[in-house]
Amino acid sequence: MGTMSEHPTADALPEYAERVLDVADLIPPGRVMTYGDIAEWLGDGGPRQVGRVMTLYGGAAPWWRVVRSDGALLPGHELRALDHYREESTPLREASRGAEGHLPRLDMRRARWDGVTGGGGGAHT
DNA sequence: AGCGTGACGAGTA
DNA sequence: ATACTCGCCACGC
Repeated sequence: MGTMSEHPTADALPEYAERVLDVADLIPPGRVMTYGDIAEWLGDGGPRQVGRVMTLYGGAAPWWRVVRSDGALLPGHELRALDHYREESTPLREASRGAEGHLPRLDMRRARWDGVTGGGGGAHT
């Protein structure tokens, strides 16, 4: 950073992107957050804006933990994402019997992280 | 200015 | 279960 007349965006992410990535970085292994949840958590922007950030800067965060609300694997990275999920034991919903071409999807009911619980689990049944 | 596009989401058919 | 529509909003043409 040399002079004080440096360009603000020369080596820094846009502020919004930085906040999105910061939240993504908080998601514990084995859990996921949806684009919409992150937007709501930030209180700014919407799911499409979060998605845009992930498109541009997802490589700087655990991108596989930011998912669609329907639990679909990231198009174009399904196998890489699946590898991470199995590595982290993220809850998956196996495809129905016979559907071979279908990869599993995330079990959102169990994998969705609200940003509060630390994985304590237990609080149900 | 408009118009199409997208790592979205909810609703409807 | 899938397909389609509409609302959303930043970006690029």
